[in-house]
Amino acid sequence: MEQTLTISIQDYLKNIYELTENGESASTNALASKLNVKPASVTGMVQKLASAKPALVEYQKHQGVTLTDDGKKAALEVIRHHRLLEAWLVQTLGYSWDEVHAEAEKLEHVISEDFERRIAAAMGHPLRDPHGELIPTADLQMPLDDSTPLSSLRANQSGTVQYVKAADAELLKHFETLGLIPEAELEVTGYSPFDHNLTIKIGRKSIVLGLNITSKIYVKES
Amino acid sequence: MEQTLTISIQDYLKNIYELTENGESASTNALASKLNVKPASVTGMVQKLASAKPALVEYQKHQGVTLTDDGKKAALEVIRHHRLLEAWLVQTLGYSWDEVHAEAEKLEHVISEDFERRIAAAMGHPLRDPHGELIPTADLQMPLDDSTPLSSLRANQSGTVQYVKAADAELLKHFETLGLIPEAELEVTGYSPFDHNLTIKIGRKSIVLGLNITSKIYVKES
DNA sequence: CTTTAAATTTAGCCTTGACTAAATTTATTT
DNA sequence: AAATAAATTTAGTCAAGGCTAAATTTAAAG
Ligand SMILES: [Mn+2]
Ligand SMILES: [Mn+2]
Ligand SMILES: [Mn+2]
Ligand SMILES: [Mn+2]
Repeated sequence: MEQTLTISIQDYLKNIYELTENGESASTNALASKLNVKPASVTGMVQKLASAKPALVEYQKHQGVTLTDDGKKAALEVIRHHRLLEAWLVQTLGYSWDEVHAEAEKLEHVISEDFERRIAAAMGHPLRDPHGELIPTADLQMPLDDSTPLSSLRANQSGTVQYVKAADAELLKHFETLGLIPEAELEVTGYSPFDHNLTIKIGRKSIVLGLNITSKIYVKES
Repeated sequence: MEQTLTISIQDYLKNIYELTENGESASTNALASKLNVKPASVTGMVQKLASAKPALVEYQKHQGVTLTDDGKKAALEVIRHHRLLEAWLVQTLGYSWDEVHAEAEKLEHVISEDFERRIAAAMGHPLRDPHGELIPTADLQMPLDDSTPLSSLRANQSGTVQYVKAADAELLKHFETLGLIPEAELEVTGYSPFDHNLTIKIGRKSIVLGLNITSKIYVKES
């Protein structure tokens, strides 16, 4: 039942999961650019995943893909590996949060379930990875996310950073120098409707952030 | 220069290294059975490795293969990864020496050089893996091995176990129950020339071991 | 020196998962 | 509604790295 999926398939499923978290289906083009692969290749793979038994995705020509329950399970397994590994690399080998992603990206596909259990136990079953992202549980449920993008807050609203959604090392370093890390408290003091810039107060500083940033910072309003 | 070799190629090189440590060349059949692949597949791959630039193996039809300097470098890189990983898994995650091999076999191909450095440093640059096998140095030299197989000792010779050459979990567990682990001291008290059995005293026990075992235990005579 | 056996190589085929170029479908504009 | 643009799919290739079956080479025996 749990035959081992190829690394490519694992990556497709993980990326489909991420693109469909919002409820929409994942388009061929979006998947292609996320996977660094040509759209034609995506069509081919997606057709295969749809006709696999059991099917891993739901697919209608020109309508994009979504995950079946089996596909979602497989995706969450990879995501759990990835996030546990990130946490573990930071906690035991002193990686910084901008260095872990690439390493976890490769390890996620080859560790055993035993390895997964051991690092989870060694860290006391952490709930979040170094970026604050929720780690799927051992029985492959994604915990409820009670945060919203910072970009959805307006003047006088304040909150606590829950997680940052970014893999790029440079961007993560930038977030860090701004103090935009999990647990950070911030308050929105201004909003510019034309460019969607937000002015926020964080620590003793006041900074202006564009949508490119605010859409990647997830906060819990307080 | 250091293009990334495929996992298959890394495994071929590692296994060729192991088969040629004794100075002889590795035969197609031996390589095939070690890699769990058919002889025809080995021929194909070996031809490719020989005509790669730079060549990774030296190969003459029907004469078996040996590693070139480049091939040996690549093999030692994989072996260093493997053995450091085994040590790391035992020291930090509580794996037993019979569980580490399979995990290291997969991880060895995907960890970065940075990861390698970090675990080596975290362990204080260990010289041997959990089985006592020597770990190639960071600059990819294999340290000198001053041990001989237990099978080459005779009555009244004694020594200290340096390492055991085995990957099979059952065999390793058996070695452990016999006390045949690195650092163990033993003395040969008898030799049976017909079946090559050795009688050895280890701890307070006296046991008789067949060639299948004594050829896999490497000791330093004392 | 032949014959037989064992080892190795060759030839042809298969699966994965990419790619390019061409065809098609859907969406957007005029 | 027609034309253009954007997105997607189809068709045909390719490289890796396996496999089987057949051919060949080397080694062993009589
Ligand atoms: Mn990946
Ligand atoms: Mn993360
Ligand atoms: Mn391997
Ligand atoms: Mn070992």
